[in-house]
Amino acid sequence: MKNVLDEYLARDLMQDATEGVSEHLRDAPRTIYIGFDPTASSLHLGSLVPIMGLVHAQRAGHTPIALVGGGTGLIGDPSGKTAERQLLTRELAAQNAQGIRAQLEHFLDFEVKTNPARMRNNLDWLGDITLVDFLRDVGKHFSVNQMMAKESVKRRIQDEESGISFTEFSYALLQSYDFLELYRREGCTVQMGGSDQWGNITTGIDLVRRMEGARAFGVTYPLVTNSSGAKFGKSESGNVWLDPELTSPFRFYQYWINVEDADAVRYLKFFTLLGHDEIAGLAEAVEREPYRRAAQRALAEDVTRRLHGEAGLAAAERATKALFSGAIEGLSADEIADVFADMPSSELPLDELGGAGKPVIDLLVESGLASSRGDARRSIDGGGVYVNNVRVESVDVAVTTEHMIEGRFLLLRKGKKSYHLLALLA
RNA sequence: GGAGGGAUACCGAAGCGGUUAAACGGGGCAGACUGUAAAUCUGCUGGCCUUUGGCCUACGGAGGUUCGAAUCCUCCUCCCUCCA
Repeated sequence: MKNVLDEYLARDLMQDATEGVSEHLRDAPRTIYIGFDPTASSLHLGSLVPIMGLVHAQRAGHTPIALVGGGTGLIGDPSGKTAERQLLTRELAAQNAQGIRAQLEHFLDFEVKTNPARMRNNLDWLGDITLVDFLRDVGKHFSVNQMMAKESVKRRIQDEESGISFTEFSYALLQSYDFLELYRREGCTVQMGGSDQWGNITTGIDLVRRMEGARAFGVTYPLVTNSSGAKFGKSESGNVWLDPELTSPFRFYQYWINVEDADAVRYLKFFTLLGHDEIAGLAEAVEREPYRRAAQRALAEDVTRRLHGEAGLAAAERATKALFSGAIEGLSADEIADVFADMPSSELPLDELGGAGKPVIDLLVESGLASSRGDARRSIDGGGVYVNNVRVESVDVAVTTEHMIEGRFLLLRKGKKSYHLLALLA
């Protein structure tokens, strides 16, 4: 069978791996798990690397398990955190787990006969175990001395200010126990995760060995950053989420289209299933004719399609085309309504446009495109404000019903990318 | 416990009695260039207004001196360094 590790290596998706993983994964179909934290109702782009890790594993014939930390989410992982985490309620964690499952279904095949993806919630075992049993059976195998030596714990212990609670300190035990349970219940022998999970993963491997005398393995992915060192997955408007309610397909698509040249090829390897030749071709295209943005387009198209489907992709592309390459003048009000379904918008009572109309300044402030009237003035003075894609020349300009597209819409724009659609309320 | 140093706008950092809504750098926003990229250049970057001007709020907090204070004095809070 195809060795999934080779795929990871070719895509720069591997940071670290324990001894013998390569043989282990090459010799037979295995069961592999990755944990997802249900701290939010949706996963965001940061989770895309692990997700793709599972996707490649499944394609190589292994069985992927997505473990939602309904139980551990109640505790909070101290790895990479500088302060104590907010605890989730049971209900919230369960609800979030539900949302996450729906998103994973876009990437993993839960239906195939041979190696369907599985979804597990560690609340199923963590929820029932008693404290005494846990301390006796599991806790016994952990050395506090070793736990305190872990980087993530050490940092928090040295920080007099924040410190670390016993709850978070115990996190590694729970995650290790997850691995043990998955080994017992599902025959899972490999845990993967972000590079910050390395410590937790190796601890789990130890536990499986001690309690079951079995050999388990771990693989970690690199932390994705962009070329300017900033964290990946953040746009001007905050986190990019996988949930279309939180980040519309249009915004999602735009995030990828706007990726810097320097990152585009790396991201193609990380986040698409495009073949190596194809990616090499796109890399060359970036070199030769960067203005075509071929890599960015391929990236945006592939990722958006996988997550939001053909319809989502089509909508995103339509809106993109209308906004960036074309003139909205040619569009009918219906088309505009459709294209801008994703855009920030608000309603405007008809009578506000009576008489001399309504000053553009007011519209900018009310729509949130400007933070204050002074800000709105400055933007107009600087030539950065447009009504229906026509630059506003003076701060005195007022909008009347004359400006409305088919009497229904008004398109406000600030700069290149900030739009706001005003729908007229009769 | 003792001796000093500091706290300024989103961040860093000047200013040390008046022309200071506060130099400079970063960040942010916009414009030009371009490819919805990067780099570069330019403008803007407390609020409101009837905008070559006016008013209000603002240099850790509270008082005071002064015609006038971020700038001087007193007390308080918090940070840092050194000595015990």
